[in-house]
Amino acid sequence: MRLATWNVNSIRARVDRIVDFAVREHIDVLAMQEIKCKSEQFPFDRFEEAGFHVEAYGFSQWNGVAIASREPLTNVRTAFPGMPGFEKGHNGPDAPQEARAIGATIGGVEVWSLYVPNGRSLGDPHYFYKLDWLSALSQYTSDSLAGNPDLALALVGDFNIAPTDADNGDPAVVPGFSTHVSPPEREAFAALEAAGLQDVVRPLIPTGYTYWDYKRLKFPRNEGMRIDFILGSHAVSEAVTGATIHRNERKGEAPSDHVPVVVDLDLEGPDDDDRPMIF
DNA sequence: ATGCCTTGGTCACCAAGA
Repeated sequence: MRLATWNVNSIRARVDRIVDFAVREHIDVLAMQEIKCKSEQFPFDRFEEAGFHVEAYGFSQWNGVAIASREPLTNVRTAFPGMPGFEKGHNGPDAPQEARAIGATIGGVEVWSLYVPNGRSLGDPHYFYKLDWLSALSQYTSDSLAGNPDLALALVGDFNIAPTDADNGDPAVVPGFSTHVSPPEREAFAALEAAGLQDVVRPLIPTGYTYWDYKRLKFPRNEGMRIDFILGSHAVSEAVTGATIHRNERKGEAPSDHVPVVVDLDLEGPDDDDRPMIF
């Protein structure tokens, strides 16, 4: 299985290049974030013509997530248990949930396309919402893996955290003043790893960014950030055979400000047992 | 430590992104 994640920054503004990429790169599962449309506005036809099933979840011009897959998606969910909401500057258990998570089981893998809240600024209600949201995600991860340690679980998407200083190449993002690099955010990312997940791209691609701001020639200057990740449980991480960060997708006409991150998985399954042994 | 881009909605600006 070739699994990809991409914050597309509006699916309708660039559906051509996204479908072209998925076909050209033989993507089996494409998790998308920031589709920026309602579910019913998603260009399903374009993906279906190219041989994909799609589940999309959005209800305004903000946020929105989707998964396109060559194989059918089962057990589709539009929030993980305990996922907090946010509304008009306050968070809490009473606030409505946003369209930031969609999960499905595909080829034996539980895949979640996640758009972690931005945080806006240190101390903003949105910042505490971000930390609460990540805490609930860690809890869901540890609960799931406690129930089934062999579960193939992949949390992929835009985590809006640069886990190390080397992941922040943007001088406008200043430790002590900016979100994405604060200790509590980095601790929230570490908590996901402590819950049983591994960044499966990092061992193969130790450095490099996945996002460059549109403003001020950030891409030509290579002042980007690594904030998009593929986190996998043990069953996923041991199946990884390759990874690519498609930096070229930041070039050309009307790019997203993020690029796709891709892993190849050689998963154990019933098909393997049925396959004849040939030497 | 921000104005700069880019998108979408609503009606010439504004919110939001990170």
